[in-house]
Amino acid sequence: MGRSPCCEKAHTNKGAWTKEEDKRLVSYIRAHGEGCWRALPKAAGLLRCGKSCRLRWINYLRPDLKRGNFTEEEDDVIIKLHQILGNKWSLIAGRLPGRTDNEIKNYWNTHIKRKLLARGIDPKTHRPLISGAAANAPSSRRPEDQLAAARSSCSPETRGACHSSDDDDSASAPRHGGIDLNLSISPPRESSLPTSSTTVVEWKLHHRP
DNA sequence: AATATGCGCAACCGCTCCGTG
DNA sequence: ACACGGAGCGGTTGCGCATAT
Repeated sequence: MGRSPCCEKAHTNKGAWTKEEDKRLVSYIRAHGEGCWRALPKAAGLLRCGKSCRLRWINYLRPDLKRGNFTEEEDDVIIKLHQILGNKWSLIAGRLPGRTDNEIKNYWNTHIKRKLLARGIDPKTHRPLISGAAANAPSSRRPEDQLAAARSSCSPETRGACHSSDDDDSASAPRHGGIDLNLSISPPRESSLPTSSTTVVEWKLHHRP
């Protein structure tokens, strides 16, 4: 029993999208706009499940996507937002125009996690790793490695992000270049969201468009 | 030059949320 | 008030490419 499948798996393609499929999806959405994803594949003549179409559009085909490497500034923003929001990738993405939740999630898992660990910061809690842990964990790497890692992520312009999250920098200047980091966020539901004891951030989440 | 290993990204899966009847 | 269906989200997987041996 259980839930009915979101689509007829027997008649749907899986795996990488072909150029032809991309073309069909894009031209359909251009003509009709985003709408009922469940019905879209059939209407667009695609042998895909609606979910798959939605994902492909949002993460890859949307015209307003930025693509390309993340800047130090964006790194910084992601780290700060993650400190406040946790793994709410879609909310974080909402603050970074042209970036998608999937992209940010991947970037976090592949780059930023490591970056924080190299700085001796626990990527989950954003607190300094306790000395013991810091001693064995990734940061037990040779000091010169740590230094290199830290340097690579701490350009003079972005030094703001290069100290422990316990420092109360977010309260003083919550702005990073063009990206407004002034998180006046009103919690979606009650106050279940973590308010860092050290970060004075009043937050208001603008719901996504 | 061939093979092994690691990394990054795109895509899938399953759960939760939310709107509607 | 409840049940149902669709959309959205976060976690995870798998493939292809790059680098190391």
